[in-house]
Amino acid sequence: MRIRPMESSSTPSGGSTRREATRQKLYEAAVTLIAEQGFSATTVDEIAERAGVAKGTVYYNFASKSVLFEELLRHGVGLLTASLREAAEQTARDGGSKVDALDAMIRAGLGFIARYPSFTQLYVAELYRTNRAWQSTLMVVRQQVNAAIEDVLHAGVANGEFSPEIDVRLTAAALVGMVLVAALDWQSFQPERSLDDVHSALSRLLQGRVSGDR
Amino acid sequence: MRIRPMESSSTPSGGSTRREATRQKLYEAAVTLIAEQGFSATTVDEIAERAGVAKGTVYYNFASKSVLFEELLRHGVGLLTASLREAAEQTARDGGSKVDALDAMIRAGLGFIARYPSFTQLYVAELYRTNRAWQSTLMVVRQQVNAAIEDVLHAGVANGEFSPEIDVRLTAAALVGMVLVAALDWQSFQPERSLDDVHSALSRLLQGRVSGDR
DNA sequence: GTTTTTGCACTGACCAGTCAGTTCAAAAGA
DNA sequence: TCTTTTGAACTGACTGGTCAGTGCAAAAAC
Repeated sequence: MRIRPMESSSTPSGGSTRREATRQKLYEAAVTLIAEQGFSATTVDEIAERAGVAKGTVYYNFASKSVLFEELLRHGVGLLTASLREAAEQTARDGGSKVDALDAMIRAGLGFIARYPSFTQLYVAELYRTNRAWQSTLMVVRQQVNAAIEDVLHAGVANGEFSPEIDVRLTAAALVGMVLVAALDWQSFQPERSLDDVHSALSRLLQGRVSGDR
Repeated sequence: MRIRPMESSSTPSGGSTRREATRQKLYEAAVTLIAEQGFSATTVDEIAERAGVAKGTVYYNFASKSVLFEELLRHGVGLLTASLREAAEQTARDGGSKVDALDAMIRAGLGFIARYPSFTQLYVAELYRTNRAWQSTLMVVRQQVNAAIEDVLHAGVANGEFSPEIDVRLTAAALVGMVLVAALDWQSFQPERSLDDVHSALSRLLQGRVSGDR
Protein backbone atom coordinates (compact mmCIF):
# COMPACT_ATOMS: atom_id res chain seq x y z
CA MET A 1 0.00 0.00 0.00
CA ARG A 2 1.98 2.93 -1.29
CA ILE A 3 0.68 6.44 -1.37
CA ARG A 4 2.73 9.33 -2.61
CA PRO A 5 2.90 12.53 -0.60
CA MET A 6 1.23 15.78 -1.52
CA GLU A 7 3.78 17.67 -3.52
CA SER A 8 3.96 21.38 -3.78
CA SER A 9 1.11 22.72 -5.78
CA SER A 10 3.83 25.19 -6.70
CA THR A 11 1.27 27.92 -6.52
CA PRO A 12 3.17 30.92 -5.29
CA SER A 13 0.02 32.80 -6.07
CA GLY A 14 -0.29 36.01 -4.16
CA GLY A 15 2.86 36.72 -2.21
CA SER A 16 5.80 34.42 -2.73
CA THR A 17 7.44 35.49 0.46
CA ARG A 18 9.94 33.41 2.34
CA ARG A 19 7.24 32.79 4.86
CA GLU A 20 4.97 31.34 2.22
CA ALA A 21 7.62 28.86 1.20
CA THR A 22 8.03 27.70 4.76
CA ARG A 23 4.31 27.28 5.17
CA GLN A 24 4.20 25.24 2.00
CA LYS A 25 6.94 22.95 3.29
CA LEU A 26 5.00 22.51 6.49
CA TYR A 27 1.81 21.65 4.60
CA GLU A 28 3.64 19.02 2.61
CA ALA A 29 5.22 17.48 5.65
CA ALA A 30 2.02 17.53 7.65
CA VAL A 31 -0.19 16.09 4.94
CA THR A 32 1.91 12.99 4.49
CA LEU A 33 2.33 12.28 8.16
CA ILE A 34 -1.29 12.92 9.07
CA ALA A 35 -2.52 10.82 6.16
CA GLU A 36 -0.45 7.91 7.39
CA GLN A 37 -0.92 8.19 11.11
CA GLY A 38 -3.86 10.44 11.76
CA PHE A 39 -3.85 13.87 13.35
CA SER A 40 -3.43 12.89 16.98
CA ALA A 41 -0.70 10.36 16.35
CA THR A 42 1.37 12.89 14.42
CA THR A 43 3.61 15.08 16.55
CA VAL A 44 4.63 18.63 15.87
CA ASP A 45 8.25 17.55 16.23
CA GLU A 46 7.80 15.06 13.43
CA ILE A 47 6.23 17.65 11.16
CA ALA A 48 9.04 20.10 11.82
CA GLU A 49 11.70 17.48 11.23
CA ARG A 50 10.13 16.26 7.98
CA ALA A 51 9.82 19.83 6.77
CA GLY A 52 13.41 20.52 7.73
CA VAL A 53 12.63 23.44 10.01
CA ALA A 54 12.86 24.08 13.72
CA LYS A 55 9.89 23.44 15.93
CA GLY A 56 9.69 27.10 16.83
CA THR A 57 9.15 27.89 13.17
CA VAL A 58 5.98 25.85 13.15
CA TYR A 59 4.61 28.04 15.92
CA TYR A 60 5.91 31.17 14.31
CA ASN A 61 3.83 30.33 11.23
CA PHE A 62 0.77 28.70 12.77
CA ALA A 63 -0.98 29.43 16.02
CA SER A 64 -1.30 25.73 16.86
CA LYS A 65 -1.21 22.23 15.49
CA SER A 66 -4.98 22.35 14.89
CA VAL A 67 -4.75 25.62 13.02
CA LEU A 68 -2.03 24.21 10.78
CA PHE A 69 -4.34 21.32 10.02
CA GLU A 70 -7.35 23.50 9.35
CA GLU A 71 -5.47 25.70 6.94
CA LEU A 72 -4.11 22.62 5.24
CA LEU A 73 -7.67 21.35 4.78
CA ARG A 74 -8.83 24.64 3.32
CA HIS A 75 -5.83 24.83 1.04
CA GLY A 76 -6.31 21.34 -0.37
CA VAL A 77 -10.06 21.52 -0.80
CA GLY A 78 -9.63 24.85 -2.54
CA LEU A 79 -7.46 23.16 -5.14
CA LEU A 80 -9.95 20.31 -5.53
CA THR A 81 -13.06 22.41 -5.98
CA ALA A 82 -11.27 24.70 -8.41
CA SER A 83 -10.33 21.67 -10.45
CA LEU A 84 -13.87 20.25 -10.40
CA ARG A 85 -15.51 23.51 -11.37
CA GLU A 86 -12.98 24.13 -14.08
CA ALA A 87 -13.73 20.71 -15.55
CA ALA A 88 -17.47 21.38 -15.56
CA GLU A 89 -17.06 24.80 -17.14
CA GLN A 90 -14.81 23.41 -19.81
CA THR A 91 -17.44 20.92 -20.99
CA ALA A 92 -20.04 23.68 -20.90
CA ARG A 93 -17.85 25.79 -23.18
CA ASP A 94 -17.49 22.81 -25.50
CA GLY A 95 -21.27 22.47 -25.64
CA GLY A 96 -21.20 19.15 -23.81
CA SER A 97 -24.11 17.66 -21.93
CA LYS A 98 -24.41 17.54 -18.16
CA VAL A 99 -23.51 13.87 -18.20
CA ASP A 100 -20.35 14.93 -19.97
CA ALA A 101 -19.80 17.47 -17.24
CA LEU A 102 -20.14 14.82 -14.54
CA ASP A 103 -17.82 12.59 -16.46
CA ALA A 104 -15.27 15.36 -16.73
CA MET A 105 -15.57 16.01 -13.01
CA ILE A 106 -14.94 12.37 -12.26
CA ARG A 107 -11.83 12.60 -14.38
CA ALA A 108 -10.76 15.78 -12.64
CA GLY A 109 -11.38 14.16 -9.28
CA LEU A 110 -9.28 11.17 -10.21
CA GLY A 111 -6.56 13.46 -11.44
CA PHE A 112 -6.55 15.38 -8.19
CA ILE A 113 -6.40 12.21 -6.15
CA ALA A 114 -3.56 10.84 -8.25
CA ARG A 115 -1.70 14.08 -7.66
CA TYR A 116 -2.45 14.46 -3.97
CA PRO A 117 -3.23 11.00 -2.62
CA SER A 118 -2.17 11.84 0.89
CA PHE A 119 -4.49 14.77 1.08
CA THR A 120 -7.32 12.59 -0.12
CA GLN A 121 -6.63 9.94 2.49
CA LEU A 122 -6.66 12.55 5.15
CA TYR A 123 -9.84 14.11 3.86
CA VAL A 124 -11.72 10.83 3.86
CA ALA A 125 -10.40 9.91 7.27
CA GLU A 126 -11.48 13.13 8.93
CA LEU A 127 -14.67 13.71 6.98
CA TYR A 128 -17.10 12.09 9.37
CA ARG A 129 -15.40 12.71 12.68
CA THR A 130 -17.46 14.58 15.21
CA ASN A 131 -16.55 16.58 18.30
CA ARG A 132 -13.30 17.87 16.89
CA ALA A 133 -11.80 21.30 17.04
CA TRP A 134 -11.93 21.79 13.28
CA GLN A 135 -15.47 20.47 12.97
CA SER A 136 -16.87 23.63 11.43
CA THR A 137 -14.02 23.96 8.95
CA LEU A 138 -14.69 20.41 7.88
CA MET A 139 -18.36 21.15 7.26
CA VAL A 140 -17.48 24.12 5.13
CA VAL A 141 -14.99 22.34 2.92
CA ARG A 142 -17.20 19.27 2.56
CA GLN A 143 -20.02 21.49 1.41
CA GLN A 144 -17.74 23.21 -1.10
CA VAL A 145 -16.90 19.91 -2.75
CA ASN A 146 -20.42 18.54 -2.76
CA ALA A 147 -21.90 21.81 -3.97
CA ALA A 148 -19.72 21.73 -7.07
CA ILE A 149 -21.40 18.46 -8.03
CA GLU A 150 -24.86 19.43 -6.87
CA ASP A 151 -24.71 22.48 -9.10
CA VAL A 152 -24.22 20.33 -12.17
CA LEU A 153 -27.00 17.97 -11.13
CA HIS A 154 -29.37 20.86 -10.57
CA ALA A 155 -28.51 22.32 -13.95
CA GLY A 156 -29.15 18.94 -15.52
CA VAL A 157 -32.56 18.69 -13.91
CA ALA A 158 -33.35 22.22 -14.97
CA ASN A 159 -32.59 21.58 -18.64
CA GLY A 160 -34.44 18.27 -18.64
CA GLU A 161 -31.38 16.11 -19.04
CA PHE A 162 -31.79 14.46 -15.65
CA SER A 163 -34.96 13.11 -14.14
CA PRO A 164 -36.58 15.58 -11.74
CA GLU A 165 -36.97 12.60 -9.46
CA ILE A 166 -33.30 12.38 -8.63
CA ASP A 167 -32.19 13.25 -5.13
CA VAL A 168 -29.53 15.82 -5.83
CA ARG A 169 -27.95 15.86 -2.42
CA LEU A 170 -27.70 12.11 -1.98
CA THR A 171 -26.64 11.54 -5.55
CA ALA A 172 -23.83 14.05 -5.16
CA ALA A 173 -22.68 12.39 -1.96
CA ALA A 174 -22.82 8.99 -3.63
CA LEU A 175 -20.73 10.23 -6.55
CA VAL A 176 -18.15 11.68 -4.21
CA GLY A 177 -17.96 8.38 -2.36
CA MET A 178 -17.72 6.41 -5.53
CA VAL A 179 -14.79 8.40 -6.82
CA LEU A 180 -13.01 8.69 -3.49
CA VAL A 181 -13.10 5.03 -2.58
CA ALA A 182 -12.42 3.74 -6.07
CA ALA A 183 -9.52 6.15 -6.47
CA LEU A 184 -7.97 5.30 -3.12
CA ASP A 185 -8.27 1.64 -4.04
CA TRP A 186 -6.51 2.41 -7.27
CA GLN A 187 -3.70 4.40 -5.65
CA SER A 188 -3.22 1.95 -2.84
CA PHE A 189 -3.45 -1.37 -4.58
CA GLN A 190 -3.08 -0.92 -8.32
CA PRO A 191 -1.05 2.26 -8.78
CA GLU A 192 0.33 1.03 -12.08
CA ARG A 193 -3.02 1.42 -13.83
CA SER A 194 -3.66 4.51 -15.92
CA LEU A 195 -6.11 7.25 -15.09
CA ASP A 196 -7.98 6.55 -18.33
CA ASP A 197 -8.41 2.97 -17.32
CA VAL A 198 -9.89 3.83 -13.96
CA HIS A 199 -11.95 6.62 -15.42
CA SER A 200 -13.59 4.35 -17.96
CA ALA A 201 -14.60 1.88 -15.25
CA LEU A 202 -16.30 4.59 -13.23
CA SER A 203 -17.77 6.21 -16.30
CA ARG A 204 -19.38 2.91 -17.21
CA LEU A 205 -20.91 2.66 -13.78
CA LEU A 206 -22.20 6.23 -13.90
CA GLN A 207 -23.89 5.69 -17.22
CA GLY A 208 -25.49 2.40 -16.26
CA ARG A 209 -23.50 0.50 -18.81
CA VAL A 210 -22.82 -2.31 -16.39
CA SER A 211 -25.56 -4.56 -17.64
CA GLY A 212 -24.55 -6.50 -20.73
CA ASP A 213 -27.01 -4.91 -23.13
CA ARG A 214 -25.88 -1.90 -25.12
CA MET B 1 -24.33 15.90 12.94
CA ARG B 2 -25.75 13.17 15.14
CA ILE B 3 -24.70 9.58 14.89
CA ARG B 4 -26.11 6.95 17.16
CA PRO B 5 -23.75 4.52 18.87
CA MET B 6 -23.34 0.88 17.93
CA GLU B 7 -25.76 -0.95 20.13
CA SER B 8 -25.42 -4.47 21.31
CA SER B 9 -26.13 -6.94 18.58
CA SER B 10 -27.59 -8.72 21.60
CA THR B 11 -26.17 -11.97 20.41
CA PRO B 12 -25.44 -13.97 23.52
CA SER B 13 -24.67 -16.71 21.07
CA GLY B 14 -22.13 -19.18 22.31
CA GLY B 15 -21.21 -18.46 25.90
CA SER B 16 -23.06 -15.71 27.66
CA THR B 17 -20.45 -15.47 30.36
CA ARG B 18 -19.90 -12.41 32.44
CA ARG B 19 -16.73 -11.82 30.52
CA GLU B 20 -18.54 -11.77 27.22
CA ALA B 21 -20.94 -9.16 28.53
CA THR B 22 -18.04 -6.98 29.65
CA ARG B 23 -16.33 -7.28 26.29
CA GLN B 24 -19.55 -6.29 24.59
CA LYS B 25 -19.86 -3.22 26.79
CA LEU B 26 -16.30 -2.30 25.94
CA TYR B 27 -16.96 -2.68 22.22
CA GLU B 28 -19.96 -0.41 22.47
CA ALA B 29 -18.08 2.22 24.41
CA ALA B 30 -15.04 2.07 22.17
CA VAL B 31 -16.89 2.21 18.88
CA THR B 32 -18.68 5.43 19.76
CA LEU B 33 -15.65 7.19 21.12
CA ILE B 34 -13.30 6.13 18.34
CA ALA B 35 -15.86 7.05 15.70
CA GLU B 36 -16.09 10.52 17.16
CA GLN B 37 -12.49 11.21 18.00
CA GLY B 38 -10.35 8.69 16.20
CA PHE B 39 -8.25 5.93 17.67
CA SER B 40 -5.33 7.96 18.95
CA ALA B 41 -7.42 10.69 20.47
CA THR B 42 -9.50 8.21 22.43
CA THR B 43 -8.03 7.20 25.77
CA VAL B 44 -8.41 3.88 27.47
CA ASP B 45 -9.65 5.73 30.54
CA GLU B 46 -12.49 7.19 28.51
CA ILE B 47 -13.45 3.80 27.12
CA ALA B 48 -13.45 2.28 30.58
CA GLU B 49 -15.49 5.09 32.04
CA ARG B 50 -18.08 4.98 29.26
CA ALA B 51 -18.37 1.22 29.63
CA GLY B 52 -18.72 1.60 33.38
CA VAL B 53 -15.76 -0.59 34.25
CA ALA B 54 -12.33 0.03 35.71
CA LYS B 55 -9.37 0.60 33.48
CA GLY B 56 -7.81 -2.63 34.60
CA THR B 57 -10.78 -4.52 33.23
CA VAL B 58 -9.98 -3.30 29.76
CA TYR B 59 -6.55 -4.85 30.06
CA TYR B 60 -7.95 -7.98 31.64
CA ASN B 61 -10.10 -8.48 28.56
CA PHE B 62 -7.83 -7.20 25.82
CA ALA B 63 -4.08 -7.35 25.48
CA SER B 64 -3.86 -3.70 24.47
CA LYS B 65 -5.79 -0.76 23.12
CA SER B 66 -4.85 -1.80 19.57
CA VAL B 67 -6.04 -5.34 20.10
CA LEU B 68 -9.36 -4.10 21.42
CA PHE B 69 -9.69 -2.06 18.27
CA GLU B 70 -8.72 -4.91 15.97
CA GLU B 71 -11.22 -7.27 17.52
CA LEU B 72 -13.85 -4.60 17.29
CA LEU B 73 -13.11 -4.24 13.59
CA ARG B 74 -13.36 -7.95 12.99
CA HIS B 75 -16.55 -8.18 15.00
CA GLY B 76 -18.29 -5.40 13.10
CA VAL B 77 -17.13 -6.41 9.64
CA GLY B 78 -18.26 -9.95 10.37
CA LEU B 79 -21.77 -8.65 10.96
CA LEU B 80 -21.66 -6.56 7.80
CA THR B 81 -20.44 -9.26 5.44
CA ALA B 82 -22.90 -11.76 6.86
CA SER B 83 -25.68 -9.29 6.18
CA LEU B 84 -24.49 -8.61 2.62
CA ARG B 85 -24.11 -12.27 1.70
CA GLU B 86 -27.45 -13.12 3.24
CA ALA B 87 -29.10 -10.45 1.11
CA ALA B 88 -27.48 -11.78 -2.06
CA GLU B 89 -28.43 -15.36 -1.28
CA GLN B 90 -32.00 -14.38 -0.56
CA THR B 91 -32.47 -12.85 -4.00
CA ALA B 92 -30.84 -15.91 -5.54
CA ARG B 93 -33.37 -18.14 -3.78
CA ASP B 94 -36.14 -15.91 -5.07
CA GLY B 95 -34.85 -16.32 -8.59
CA GLY B 96 -33.84 -12.66 -8.84
CA SER B 97 -31.27 -11.27 -11.23
CA LYS B 98 -27.77 -10.17 -10.25
CA VAL B 99 -28.86 -6.57 -10.48
CA ASP B 100 -31.50 -7.47 -7.94
CA ALA B 101 -28.79 -8.99 -5.80
CA LEU B 102 -26.73 -5.81 -5.93
CA ASP B 103 -29.79 -3.81 -5.12
CA ALA B 104 -30.53 -6.01 -2.14
CA MET B 105 -26.95 -5.66 -0.97
CA ILE B 106 -27.20 -1.90 -1.16
CA ARG B 107 -30.30 -2.12 0.98
CA ALA B 108 -28.57 -4.44 3.41
CA GLY B 109 -25.59 -2.11 3.55
CA LEU B 110 -27.83 0.85 4.29
CA GLY B 111 -29.59 -1.16 6.96
CA PHE B 112 -26.32 -2.04 8.60
CA ILE B 113 -25.13 1.54 8.54
CA ALA B 114 -28.40 2.76 10.01
CA ARG B 115 -27.99 0.23 12.80
CA TYR B 116 -24.30 0.76 13.45
CA PRO B 117 -23.46 4.25 12.24
CA SER B 118 -20.54 4.66 14.59
CA PHE B 119 -18.90 1.51 13.38
CA THR B 120 -19.27 2.71 9.83
CA GLN B 121 -17.72 6.07 10.59
CA LEU B 122 -14.81 4.34 12.19
CA TYR B 123 -14.41 1.93 9.30
CA VAL B 124 -14.29 4.65 6.71
CA ALA B 125 -11.94 6.76 8.76
CA GLU B 126 -9.39 4.02 9.33
CA LEU B 127 -9.71 2.27 5.99
CA TYR B 128 -6.90 4.00 4.20
CA ARG B 129 -4.48 4.72 7.00
CA THR B 130 -1.03 3.28 6.49
CA ASN B 131 1.74 2.38 8.87
CA ARG B 132 -0.54 1.34 11.68
CA ALA B 133 -0.40 -1.60 14.02
CA TRP B 134 -3.66 -3.09 12.77
CA GLN B 135 -2.76 -2.62 9.11
CA SER B 136 -3.03 -6.30 8.24
CA THR B 137 -6.33 -6.74 10.04
CA LEU B 138 -7.66 -3.82 8.08
CA MET B 139 -6.63 -5.39 4.79
CA VAL B 140 -8.37 -8.61 5.69
CA VAL B 141 -11.68 -7.06 6.68
CA ARG B 142 -11.67 -4.69 3.72
CA GLN B 143 -11.19 -7.63 1.43
CA GLN B 144 -14.04 -9.51 3.11
CA VAL B 145 -16.46 -6.72 2.39
CA ASN B 146 -15.32 -6.08 -1.17
CA ALA B 147 -15.23 -9.79 -1.98
CA ALA B 148 -18.89 -10.16 -1.11
CA ILE B 149 -19.69 -7.66 -3.84
CA GLU B 150 -17.09 -8.91 -6.28
CA ASP B 151 -18.59 -12.38 -6.08
CA VAL B 152 -21.93 -11.10 -7.28
CA LEU B 153 -20.33 -9.09 -10.06
CA HIS B 154 -18.35 -12.12 -11.20
CA ALA B 155 -21.47 -14.26 -11.17
CA GLY B 156 -23.26 -11.64 -13.22
CA VAL B 157 -20.49 -11.57 -15.80
CA ALA B 158 -20.49 -15.36 -15.92
CA ASN B 159 -24.18 -15.61 -16.65
CA GLY B 160 -24.05 -12.84 -19.22
CA GLU B 161 -26.04 -10.36 -17.21
CA PHE B 162 -23.14 -7.94 -16.86
CA SER B 163 -20.79 -6.82 -19.57
CA PRO B 164 -17.52 -8.78 -19.52
CA GLU B 165 -15.87 -5.40 -19.93
CA ILE B 166 -16.61 -4.28 -16.41
CA ASP B 167 -13.74 -3.94 -13.99
CA VAL B 168 -14.96 -6.07 -11.12
CA ARG B 169 -12.52 -4.86 -8.51
CA LEU B 170 -12.90 -1.17 -9.19
CA THR B 171 -16.65 -1.40 -9.60
CA ALA B 172 -16.96 -3.15 -6.27
CA ALA B 173 -14.83 -0.49 -4.60
CA ALA B 174 -16.91 2.22 -6.23
CA LEU B 175 -20.15 0.65 -5.02
CA VAL B 176 -18.80 0.41 -1.49
CA GLY B 177 -17.81 4.05 -1.59
CA MET B 178 -21.12 5.09 -3.03
CA VAL B 179 -23.10 3.39 -0.29
CA LEU B 180 -20.76 4.36 2.54
CA VAL B 181 -20.56 8.04 1.79
CA ALA B 182 -24.20 8.44 0.84
CA ALA B 183 -25.30 6.60 3.97
CA LEU B 184 -23.07 8.59 6.26
CA ASP B 185 -24.42 11.73 4.68
CA TRP B 186 -27.90 10.44 5.37
CA GLN B 187 -27.20 9.54 8.98
CA SER B 188 -25.29 12.71 9.71
CA PHE B 189 -27.40 15.32 8.01
CA GLN B 190 -30.82 13.93 7.18
CA PRO B 191 -31.45 11.19 9.73
CA GLU B 192 -35.18 11.69 9.50
CA ARG B 193 -35.36 10.20 6.01
CA SER B 194 -36.42 6.60 5.56
CA LEU B 195 -34.20 3.78 4.41
CA ASP B 196 -36.48 3.21 1.41
CA ASP B 197 -36.07 6.79 0.40
CA VAL B 198 -32.29 6.63 0.46
CA HIS B 199 -32.28 3.22 -1.13
CA SER B 200 -34.32 4.36 -4.09
CA ALA B 201 -31.94 7.25 -4.74
CA LEU B 202 -28.95 4.93 -4.84
CA SER B 203 -30.84 2.28 -6.78
CA ARG B 204 -31.61 4.85 -9.41
CA LEU B 205 -27.95 5.75 -9.69
CA LEU B 206 -26.91 2.10 -9.92
CA GLN B 207 -29.32 1.40 -12.72
CA GLY B 208 -28.42 4.47 -14.73
CA ARG B 209 -31.87 5.93 -14.32
CA VAL B 210 -30.48 9.35 -13.64
CA SER B 211 -30.95 10.64 -17.14
CA GLY B 212 -34.47 11.82 -17.79
CA ASP B 213 -35.41 9.22 -20.43
CA ARG B 214 -37.23 6.07 -19.32
C1' DG C 1 16.64 47.43 11.15
C1' DT C 2 12.92 44.39 10.51
C1' DT C 3 11.24 39.88 9.73
C1' DT C 4 11.97 35.22 10.01
C1' DT C 5 14.24 31.24 11.57
C1' DT C 6 16.97 28.54 14.78
C1' DG C 7 18.13 25.67 18.71
C1' DC C 8 17.15 24.07 22.84
C1' DA C 9 15.80 23.80 27.48
C1' DC C 10 11.67 23.60 30.06
C1' DT C 11 6.86 22.73 31.84
C1' DG C 12 2.67 20.75 32.88
C1' DA C 13 -0.75 17.84 31.35
C1' DC C 14 -1.92 13.59 29.77
C1' DC C 15 -1.82 8.64 28.93
C1' DA C 16 -0.82 3.42 28.02
C1' DG C 17 0.06 -0.15 30.54
C1' DT C 18 1.07 -2.53 35.31
C1' DC C 19 0.17 -4.84 39.51
C1' DA C 20 -1.01 -5.85 44.28
C1' DG C 21 -5.12 -6.33 46.25
C1' DT C 22 -10.49 -7.10 46.37
C1' DT C 23 -14.91 -9.24 45.15
C1' DC C 24 -18.07 -12.84 44.72
C1' DA C 25 -20.43 -16.83 42.66
C1' DA C 26 -20.14 -21.34 42.64
C1' DA C 27 -17.90 -25.71 43.79
C1' DA C 28 -16.26 -28.65 47.50
C1' DG C 29 -16.59 -30.20 51.86
C1' DA C 30 -18.90 -31.02 56.37
C1' DT D 1 -28.13 -26.77 55.22
C1' DC D 2 -24.18 -24.16 56.41
C1' DT D 3 -19.14 -23.19 55.92
C1' DT D 4 -14.90 -22.95 53.45
C1' DT D 5 -12.18 -22.61 49.43
C1' DT D 6 -11.10 -21.40 44.86
C1' DG D 7 -10.06 -18.60 41.03
C1' DA D 8 -11.84 -15.82 37.32
C1' DA D 9 -13.06 -11.17 37.03
C1' DC D 10 -12.39 -6.77 38.38
C1' DT D 11 -10.33 -2.56 40.63
C1' DG D 12 -7.79 1.87 40.75
C1' DA D 13 -3.54 4.02 42.33
C1' DC D 14 0.79 4.31 40.35
C1' DT D 15 4.77 4.63 36.92
C1' DG D 16 7.49 5.85 33.16
C1' DG D 17 7.19 8.14 29.23
C1' DT D 18 5.40 11.37 25.67
C1' DC D 19 4.04 15.60 23.73
C1' DA D 20 1.92 20.40 22.82
C1' DG D 21 3.20 24.52 23.59
C1' DT D 22 6.54 28.29 25.69
C1' DG D 23 10.51 31.43 26.13
C1' DC D 24 14.31 33.50 24.51
C1' DA D 25 18.83 34.89 22.84
C1' DA D 26 21.33 34.68 18.86
C1' DA D 27 21.79 34.07 13.90
C1' DA D 28 20.27 34.50 9.21
C1' DA D 29 17.78 36.51 5.61
C1' DC D 30 16.00 40.30 3.25
